[in-house]
Amino acid sequence: MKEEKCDISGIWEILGKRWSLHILRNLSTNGIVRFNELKRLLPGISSTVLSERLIELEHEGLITKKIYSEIPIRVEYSLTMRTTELESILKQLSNWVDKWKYYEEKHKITTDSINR
Amino acid sequence: MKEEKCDISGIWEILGKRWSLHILRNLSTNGIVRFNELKRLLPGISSTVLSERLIELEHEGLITKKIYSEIPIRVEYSLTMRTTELESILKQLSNWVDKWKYYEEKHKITTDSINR
DNA sequence: CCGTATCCTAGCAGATACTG
DNA sequence: CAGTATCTGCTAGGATACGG
Repeated sequence: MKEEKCDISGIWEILGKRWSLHILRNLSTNGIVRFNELKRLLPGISSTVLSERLIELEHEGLITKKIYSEIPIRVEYSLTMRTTELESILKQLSNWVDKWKYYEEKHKITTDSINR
Repeated sequence: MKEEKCDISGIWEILGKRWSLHILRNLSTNGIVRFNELKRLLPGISSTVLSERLIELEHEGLITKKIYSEIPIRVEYSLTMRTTELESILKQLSNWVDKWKYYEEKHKITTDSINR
């Protein structure tokens, strides 16, 4: 267990970490998402790191974890109310990326290297 | 080597990398910045990685590199025109983080209650 | 001043096993 | 299902020193 993080004020550090942005973006897009669902949405992430990031994000108050004690158990993650503004920003970022990619497509000569 | 985009298309991959967001944010805030200046603005980053990121960002067309063959040499980095919209988004993100931190300060009474 | 080359540690994936 | 624990192996990244 490592609990030592003391430099930059949390958020920027977390946003800078791998997967964080993608997790938030997915939660923003899909609303309420379960653990394995999220894992499927993020190709390449491991359970370990996904778990870590979710804990960090929850600890910072960016996301909410809701546990349903059913069988099998169900856990749902979602953004908190305080991240409403962030959602809008992520949405804009997402749109910007799409637009950017669109121009890339048009201006790129042979982009077949990009698999799909 | 891995020039094929296995996962997400270009930009998202880069934005997800460590330091990228911070670099862009700083360029957005400060306009034209030199290498070592940027390094000073990003406590903890190494020359190696800063150099890598700058190359990636330039390659994707997000930033511009301008070299002045003086002695000593001078290199200036800045955002491109195409990132104007992104600037606005980064600005919002920055504001959001500041606001968030402000509330954190006020509400952070017993942070350690969660630690460990 | 602006980087790159080198070395070495931390982070992370992937597989597997186990718990609640 | 939703994790945690462990181990292997690889890659990202920090520190430093040197060359352009």
